[in-house]
Amino acid sequence: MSNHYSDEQLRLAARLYYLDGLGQTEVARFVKVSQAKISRLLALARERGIVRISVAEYEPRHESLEQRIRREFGLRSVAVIKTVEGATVEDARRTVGHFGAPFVASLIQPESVVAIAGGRTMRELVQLLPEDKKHGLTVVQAMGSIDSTVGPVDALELGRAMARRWGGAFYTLNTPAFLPDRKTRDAFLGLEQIRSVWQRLGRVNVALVGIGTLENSVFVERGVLSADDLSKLKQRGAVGEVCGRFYDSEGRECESPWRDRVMSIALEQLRAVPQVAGIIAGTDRSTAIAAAIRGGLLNSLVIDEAGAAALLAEGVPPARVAKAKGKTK
Amino acid sequence: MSNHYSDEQLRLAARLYYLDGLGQTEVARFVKVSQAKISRLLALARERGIVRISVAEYEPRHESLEQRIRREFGLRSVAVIKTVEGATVEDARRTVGHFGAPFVASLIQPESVVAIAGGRTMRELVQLLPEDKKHGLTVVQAMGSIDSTVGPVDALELGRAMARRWGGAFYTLNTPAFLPDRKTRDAFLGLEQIRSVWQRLGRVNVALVGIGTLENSVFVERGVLSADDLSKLKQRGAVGEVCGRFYDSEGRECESPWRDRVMSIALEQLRAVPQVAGIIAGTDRSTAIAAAIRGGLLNSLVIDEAGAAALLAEGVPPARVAKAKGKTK
DNA sequence: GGCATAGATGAATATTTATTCAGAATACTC
DNA sequence: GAGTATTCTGAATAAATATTCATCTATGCC
Repeated sequence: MSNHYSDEQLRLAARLYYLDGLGQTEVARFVKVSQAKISRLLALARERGIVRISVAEYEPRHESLEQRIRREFGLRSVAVIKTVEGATVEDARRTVGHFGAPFVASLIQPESVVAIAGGRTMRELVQLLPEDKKHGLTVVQAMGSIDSTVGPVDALELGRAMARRWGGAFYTLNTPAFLPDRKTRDAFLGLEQIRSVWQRLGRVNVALVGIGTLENSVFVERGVLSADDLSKLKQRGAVGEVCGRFYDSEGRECESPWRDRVMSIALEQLRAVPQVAGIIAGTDRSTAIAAAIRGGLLNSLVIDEAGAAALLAEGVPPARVAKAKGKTK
Repeated sequence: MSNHYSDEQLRLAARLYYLDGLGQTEVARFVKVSQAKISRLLALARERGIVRISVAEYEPRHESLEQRIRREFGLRSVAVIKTVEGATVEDARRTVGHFGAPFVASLIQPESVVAIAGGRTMRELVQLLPEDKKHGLTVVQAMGSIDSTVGPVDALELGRAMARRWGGAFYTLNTPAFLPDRKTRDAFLGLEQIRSVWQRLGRVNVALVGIGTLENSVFVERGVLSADDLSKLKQRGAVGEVCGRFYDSEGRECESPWRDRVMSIALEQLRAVPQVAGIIAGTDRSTAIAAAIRGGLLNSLVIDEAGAAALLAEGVPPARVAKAKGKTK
């Protein structure tokens, strides 16, 4: 970055532009340089703090909803992100990502070991994580790759991005998320390289996960789970999914052949993680979220306003509340 | 001005734009309105003070030069306006106008009676006078119109502009600046309407004038003064001009037929004005300025840096300094 | 000195922002 | 409740700003 320009010159240009309301072309005539240079001078002036722009605080989070959810569901911490009138799920994802990022960043201390899953909201969020380095950070991929085309919403990609942004080490599972059968899965797990990463998932401080539903499954969408598989899972009581693992209304993993084909953090591992944050957008997941909380799979939540309202409307049977509370306290 | 938008919405848009660095189009997608509306929202947010832009102080005046000139020439107040490297006279005029305006405004109290002359630098300055109303202000045209085409640099136009800006009354002389002969001039002065305004010039608190030279005369340029007239004036010792009146190196009005044909504030009237500020740009007027000061025609100065330096280089004979000082103290 | 390297610069241009305009929505009057 | 005026809105467009690119300039380095 240049250091050739005098502060005097910068102050003059900045004053004429920001205070006196001249256009850059006028300022350029005034200072006898090109408009292009004025544009650069002004950028530098902002950078150097010669120009300060302050904006009245905007509170992106809905604190009263947060408090209600935290209490009623006995969660550790909750961020409810305000959304604008008439927002689509798409919009909600972007908003949750944007304003959820600082919150998530605050959950992660230096020296943390972070497990990260994939998902569209997660992607928006990871993109916007603040830049400051976290010393001694470790990022572990919480789930294999869904298919061979690694998309920008896969855990692999997001973990890499997070590690790069915060200057940490990234451990990749290097395996598909779903294997043909249990035997193959175990063979993979037998590989030193893969097992060591998987075991690392048992020593994680913070996990960032999404919550899936049966109705709107990314696995069906991407063709790794058939409609038939899905209906079988439903029969076994599945109401939600986290990291490719389906659970029932109590948050217990459903028995099914599917269960043994998944390569991702186990639900018991997840329960042992002190900080598990669900990064969620949309109103169609309330049942799945509530069940995950009940099962101790989740103790923090980042969610959009509408999703939060839906979750509260869903409600929790009083008995369960006590249980969940016991779990997290 | 509209009042329909919520502060919440404004803060959100402002934050996304100014703090988070999104473009207006991106903010528009976020907030689900058109980019046009974001542009309007942001303008409103700035207006309402939701967005505050502050710029490190730029000091447009050259204080050490000001002090030296004030002392050496015994002036009441001086503003030396900094100019950029390689500025033309044109540039200097604009700069003096821009940064001289607040200084000149500060010279003028409510209830003032201000006499104003024409000139290009004066024009730049008047354009940029701050907007606040001055109670009970009176503006008087200090000099008739140079020719029948009233240009934007004529006293008539500038006086009108000043009065409008500050909400004061404007008195126009309603006469040409130069009449064919003394008799005609006296006939004009005999008219009640004109005489009353001219007499008002004797009760002025503040006068704003330019200083002309013989070499670079706007009157020759506009064809009301012939080269012949000019050389006659030179023979009589003329070194400068103020409001169409030529004076010698002691600031005394030169005897010549020309003298009796001018319709403008008289030099005696000018000497009686407590605050006479010369609004000047350029380096070619030092002799004329120094003479005017010597003759008590000027006791304040607004000038560009180069002009100020030239004036100091010109110097003042010590004896004269004492005289000038006596005059203004 | 010659040569290389790293800015710095402004013209041209791409991109972004502000304004205009015409239609839609809302409030206001009778 | 119809008519009228006012405000609000986004699409199109005008205007302003940022970026690219080729050229120039200064400075180090042998």
